[in-house]
Formats: sequence, structure tokens, C-alpha cells
Amino acid sequence: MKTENYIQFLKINPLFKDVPYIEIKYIFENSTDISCTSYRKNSVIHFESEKCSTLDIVMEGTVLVQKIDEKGNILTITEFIEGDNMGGNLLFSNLPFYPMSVISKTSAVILHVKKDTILNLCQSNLNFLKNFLCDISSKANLLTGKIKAISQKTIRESIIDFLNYEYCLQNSYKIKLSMTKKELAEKLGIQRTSLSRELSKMKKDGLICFDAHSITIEKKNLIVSK
Amino acid sequence: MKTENYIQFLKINPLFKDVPYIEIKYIFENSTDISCTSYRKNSVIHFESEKCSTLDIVMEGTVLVQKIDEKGNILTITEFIEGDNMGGNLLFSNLPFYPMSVISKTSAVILHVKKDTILNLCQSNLNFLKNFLCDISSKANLLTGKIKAISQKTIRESIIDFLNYEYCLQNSYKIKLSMTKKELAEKLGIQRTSLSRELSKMKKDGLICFDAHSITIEKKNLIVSK
DNA sequence: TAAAATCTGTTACCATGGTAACTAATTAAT
DNA sequence: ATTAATTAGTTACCATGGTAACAGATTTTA
Repeated sequence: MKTENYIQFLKINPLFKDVPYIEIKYIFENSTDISCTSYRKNSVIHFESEKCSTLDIVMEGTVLVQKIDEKGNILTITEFIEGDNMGGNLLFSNLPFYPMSVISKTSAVILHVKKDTILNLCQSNLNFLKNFLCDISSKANLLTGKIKAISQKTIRESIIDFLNYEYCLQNSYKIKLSMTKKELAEKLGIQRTSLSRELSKMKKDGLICFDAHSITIEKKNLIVSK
Repeated sequence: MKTENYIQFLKINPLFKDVPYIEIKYIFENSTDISCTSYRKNSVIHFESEKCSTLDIVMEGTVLVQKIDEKGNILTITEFIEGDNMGGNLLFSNLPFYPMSVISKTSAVILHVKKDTILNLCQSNLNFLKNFLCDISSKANLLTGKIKAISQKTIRESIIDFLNYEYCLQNSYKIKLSMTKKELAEKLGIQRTSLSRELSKMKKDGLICFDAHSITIEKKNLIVSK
């Protein structure tokens, strides 16, 4: 890919959009602070415990951040797509090691920007600083959200929360699943069979209907406006 | 408290230590950007959903960040003590609302510094920027740590993790408890009675001994160097 | 120092949800 | 097109841990 393509990509990126063209160009032309890597589907982009020294920007594909324990249980923390960046909260830490695995869900292209480049941009460009702070805040929010989602909740409660969230997004009682049930189970941090069982129970209780690609909310008051 | 006391306090604060005396003085003298509040024991410093507009620095006392659900179950995310600051990860968010309750464990004195003051310091002082970024990173780390600690773990595993952690801190098989069992249960996000039961089981299994103020590791290989 | 408030341990009861072991149904690959 | 791989649903079994209801111990407060 040509430098010009990267620049065009960054010009519309939420984080870099306020950095002048000339500055972005300078970064690409005058330094080794930036590199780009392609990954095949299902490959490890960063291992747990690996040192983080770059801010990674997803140029193509979908990337998962997952906690995988000794037994192989998976908890998907978040999914990053094109334009998203990762590692901002690690880069300047005094323990800058990935606490979880970063894995490509599809084939992916990642742009790596070195720590110092980010620090320089924070200093030289107020809007970049604001964008960066806002961005890492929203990542932290994601983490608190996950804590709330998984702590002290029954599977049924987790499912209802998921349905609420999707209902708001899709604005329909028939919720299309953009992922497999297996992936949903990993997102909720539970066993696939347990999800299956609870969905069946909820169907039996007349709360929902479901098939392979959607869940339909039958009992409308499952949805609570918050 | 006199301005001079605040300045002295901030001069030794990890976050503000690199800001020149004159600049800190300026902040106090020329603006309404800073204020100080005292709280009694067990009072709410910030409600969940309240808007965050200041960085809060603990000048005296101990403060808890807790997730409290409808049923009253408590999960203590972290404990902040004198010198710690809170809210850094919220201040610049586009959804700057406290996701959890902030509560004083003891009587406490909190210094509130307005958002713009922090942003200005980030811009004008490279070391402050670095300190601030490092600080919010460590707060994010805390959150990932909590996710790991609570997700898909049995109570026994949680207890063993806690003992491991404390063993490293105290460097002794006899671990002094700096908190009540009730508080420990809240830290682990479990019921007090369940903690009590599991501790008893572990004693019966010859893994530990315990009394009101300490837990002694009997089976040394509970501790695994990681 | 007495009373009130908190903390602690215990235990019977039982709902939740992980495990394992299958079968069927889809989807992807050769 | 057929084999291989992945996804999905089901269910018996049972460990984990929440609930509730006590009794005793300890600490705090008046």
C-alpha cells in the first residue's frame, strides 16, 4: 500500500482527523515510527503478556480482544473494526503488557504507530490530545461495562441485557444475530450449551422465539427503557 | 486549609510532582478551578450516573469504588488512598458519567480539580502529560485485572489468587488481613457466607488456617510464582 | 460499662450453570 | 459433490455458591 493511501485513511480516522495533512505526511516520510502488518484469519496479533510498544490501528478486518483461561474458556471483551485503535491504554503504562490476547477474527491489516509518535502528537496538537484522551476513556468505559455485564448475573439476565442492547440498536423486536451462538456465548463469557439451554427455557416460558439467525422478543416487557 | 498546604501536598503527588511550584500556585490563586470537600465516613462522594467534571484527588482518608446492584450486592472495584486520584478516565470521555458509586470508607477530604485545568497542564507540561497518561493506564489495568479476577472463577480460585497476591506483598505465609472478612467478600464480589464456607472447607482440606485477623497458608504449593 | 451495631461462622436448602456425551444440521473445503 | 469441519440443540449429572436464619463474638458508641 502506498503512503498516500495511509494518509487518506488517517485523514478520516476519528483519532487522527484533526492532525494536518502535512504532519501526517511527515510522520510517514521521515521516520520508522510506523509500520503495517497483514494477518490471516484467526491469528494472534498480540499474545497475552507481550509488551505493547505501538498504538495499533485496524485498517482492514475485525479484531477480537479475548481472555482465554487455562481450560480454554473464552471471554470476548470487545471487537474492533476498521478505523478502531488498540493499545492506547497500555502504551504509557508502567506495566505495558497486553493483559489479554488480541486475535484477528477475519484477515486483517494493522497499522502500528510507535509510542513516541503518539506522545509527540499529544503535545503538538491539542485536538489530537483531546481525541486520544476521549478515545482511551471510551476504552476504559468498555471495561467497566464488561465488569457490570459479567459480575453477579445469571445467564438469563445476561441474555436479557443483550436483547435490550440490541433492541435499542436495531429498533425491532426481531433481533438479527450478527454472530453465531457460539460467539454470543463467548461474548457473554458462558458455555455454549448453557446459552442454548437458557434460550430454550426462555422460549418455553414464552419470553422469546429464536432460530439460527435471530431472536424474537415475544414478551415485550422484557425490554425496559433505562 | 491554607493554599500553601495544598501546594505542598501536590508537590509530592505522583501526578503533580513535575509541575513547577509557580504553576501550581497560579492554579490556586487565579482560578475557581479547584475546590476541596470533606466527607464523613460512609458517604457517597459520587453517585452512579452522576456527571464527572473534575479530577478528584484524595487528600485524606480512604475511598471505595463499588458496583452495587439492585439487590444490594456489592463488588468493590478498588480502594483509593491518600494521594490517589480518581476520574481521569472519565473526564474526557464523551459519556462522562460515573459508572459506579464512589464512597468514603473513612472520613475523607477530596480535592476537586476542574477538567480544563488538567487539559491545560497536559499541554503545557510534558511530564504531567506522561504522568497523567501513565496514571489512567494503570487505572485501566485495574479494570482488566478485576475482569480477570471475577470472570469464570470459583470462590476457591479467587481466594487462592488473593493469597498469592498478598503473599507477594507481605512475603510471608501468614497473611495479615487489612480488612474484615465482609470487606474481603465484597472485594471478591461474593457472599460473605460463601467466603466463610469456602475458607472452612479449605481449612478442612489442610490448605490453610485462619482466624479473625490472618490467613496462614499451610500447603505451600498453593503459591505459584508467576 | 452497658447497649447497640457489626462482624463471624455455620448449615440446610436448592437454583444455577458447567461438563460430557450425543445427534443433527450447516457451512466450508477439496 | 462429498468429505471435513463447524455450529447447534439436548439432556443427565452434579459441583458451586446464593439465600435465609441463627448464635456467638467483637467492636463501637453513648
